[in-house]
Amino acid sequence: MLEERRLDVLRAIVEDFVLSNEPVGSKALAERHQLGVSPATVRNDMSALEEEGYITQPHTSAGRIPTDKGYRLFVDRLSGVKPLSRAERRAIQSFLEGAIDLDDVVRRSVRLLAQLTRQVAVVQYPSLSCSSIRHIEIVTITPARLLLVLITDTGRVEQRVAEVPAPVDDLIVGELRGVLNAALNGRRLVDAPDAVADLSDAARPDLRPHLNTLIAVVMEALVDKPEERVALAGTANLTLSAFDFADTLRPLLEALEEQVVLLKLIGEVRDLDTVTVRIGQENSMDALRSTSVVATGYGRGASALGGLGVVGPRRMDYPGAMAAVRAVAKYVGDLLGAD
Amino acid sequence: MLEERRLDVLRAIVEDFVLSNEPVGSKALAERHQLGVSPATVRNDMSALEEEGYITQPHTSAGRIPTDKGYRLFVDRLSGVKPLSRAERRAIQSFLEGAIDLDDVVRRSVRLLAQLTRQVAVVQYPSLSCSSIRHIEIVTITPARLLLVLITDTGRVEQRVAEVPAPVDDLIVGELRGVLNAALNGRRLVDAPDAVADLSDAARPDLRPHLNTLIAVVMEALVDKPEERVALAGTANLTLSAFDFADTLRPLLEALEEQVVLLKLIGEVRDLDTVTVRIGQENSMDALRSTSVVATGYGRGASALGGLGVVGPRRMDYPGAMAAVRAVAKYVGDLLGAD
DNA sequence: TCCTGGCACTCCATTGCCTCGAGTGCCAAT
DNA sequence: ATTGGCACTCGAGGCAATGGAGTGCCAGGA
Repeated sequence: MLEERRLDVLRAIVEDFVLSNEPVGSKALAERHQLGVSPATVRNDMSALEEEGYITQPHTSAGRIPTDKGYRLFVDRLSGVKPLSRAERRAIQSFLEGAIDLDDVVRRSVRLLAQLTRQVAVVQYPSLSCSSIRHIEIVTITPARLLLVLITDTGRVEQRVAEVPAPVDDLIVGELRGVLNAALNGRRLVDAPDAVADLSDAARPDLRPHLNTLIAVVMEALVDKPEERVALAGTANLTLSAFDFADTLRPLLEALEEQVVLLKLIGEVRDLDTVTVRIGQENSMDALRSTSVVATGYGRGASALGGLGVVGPRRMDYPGAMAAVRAVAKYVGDLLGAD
Repeated sequence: MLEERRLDVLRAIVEDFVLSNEPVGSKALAERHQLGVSPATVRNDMSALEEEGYITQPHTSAGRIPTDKGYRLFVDRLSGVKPLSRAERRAIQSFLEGAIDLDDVVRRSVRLLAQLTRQVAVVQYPSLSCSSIRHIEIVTITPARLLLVLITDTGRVEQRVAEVPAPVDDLIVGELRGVLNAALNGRRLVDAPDAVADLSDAARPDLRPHLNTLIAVVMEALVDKPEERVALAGTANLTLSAFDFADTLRPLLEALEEQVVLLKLIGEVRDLDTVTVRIGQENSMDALRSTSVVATGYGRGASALGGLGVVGPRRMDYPGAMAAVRAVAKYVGDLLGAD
């Protein structure tokens, strides 16, 4: 009873504050939400909530705003995942199904997500380590310089230049291509090192030096530098939430331009089937301590191909954001998994 | 004499204003720059300059600030291109020479340019239409679905899925690959349509339907959708110049996220050997009317491979920006042209 | 035991007012 | 043509007064 209503009050505070961006007072609360009690009672509850650290007042004689802890409780226990409107579902579908290749899928998704949530959206390209090799192509640039092109089943293409120890003709190139493809086609990238480990020993002696070079290049491309990438969109939305600009916006923009930062972020929250919410101080990176992150993984089957999510002010429509993130992840996962 | 000093005054105003971001008055001007005349004289000159529209005052009893026309005159006649410091040259070189592939070159350049100028930097990927085809690869996904991979001499890779009319085996795929490569390798992309026009007529009858499909896909990839791309960096720098945020920053950020807008912008100013400066109202797009653009083309030989530049407040260090843009364009041009 | 109305108190935001000073324009003198 | 002097303008910043939203607390009622 008592507990029950207090939580109602907290929920009401969060919802109002998210909409208005202004500290919410007891009177307005009692009026706008049908709590069935008087402002004075609400005040008592608020007092208790503040005691427990769920809300705070910017200064005496102002209304209350939720703390990180308050948002956390709200997300965990007080809100579901707001279902998307029919129009939104349609938008997702029509927006994504025109995509022509991987790049296009990612770019469309990230813009879509930014639009749906009105936040900054982040979409990670499918991890190389989760993909399989579909084909390896070798192109001769000069007799001693070969271009290695690696095509994965998610549509990513990686390329590296390899300098082979001695000039090779097209015949040799063809054989090298054959050997590599025989060993690697269909393999998961994580398994690639094992697959090529003793490849060179088993090969024809005259191919070995070249093969060794190529294998080294492949390894470097795959293991040493996984070349993960992310796409970003909706930075303009940061100006919406009337951040205290100079102090917050700049470091945030800087952080968002760092691929490394984004990759770390996504890497921490790319569980499939779970939409992770990080609120304010819960974030591990300083630059994001004044923001919230709603993210999840996408992909088919057991392991995530990649992650995606949104970054915005703590004062965020969590149910809406979670719904959008989940929906987009599902579509993207289907699209890239099926391909 | 008279004319001469007036221009000195204008130059001094621009330089001071760029540094301080505050309207500059006659007294400070006469003191800081050795004009050898009294503030009163400077006032007369300023009055004349204002009459002619080169400077203006935000309100009575404030100092003067340059107008677009004033900046224009400054750029055209009053300033050279500030030479880069030794450290800056070194930075460019060491920053760019570690690049491993095209993507990396572009991403490094754009960040470099943003860092050097402390503005928003834009770098266009080499235009497909200016590149040549180095190799075409066909990979079987299923017997009736082929993946076409197109590799250009600038290192760009384009891919498309093609559905052929009937299942094909590896032998056929090999022949198709041979025919396409024979016809297209080494061709400029703009010449590709001519090169493949009657290709199918000359081919073996059983290959024709497949070939037709593939050619259609190639054409679509190259002509119909040139798939131009740009990279962006340094948006955080926008917060430096103390724009009046809410009104200016948001539409600007939105515009900068639009590939289309950026492509249009770069397309207009990608002359080789000329650093183009667009000041405020001179820009053709509304969102950029309150900014200045300094840009140029890069590439080797006659025609530009692409363009790059910076976007910033009108109150910009033009000589510095022009120098940085020119230098980076040169390096990028060499890197991509030589490859 | 819990809820409610009343009341005194706090403190921010707004407004109006004032002063200060940087900067201008003009004019007479050199 | 240049200069020094002078009156004028107008925004920025400081200060006090006001209003109002919101709180905390308490005594009375279900």
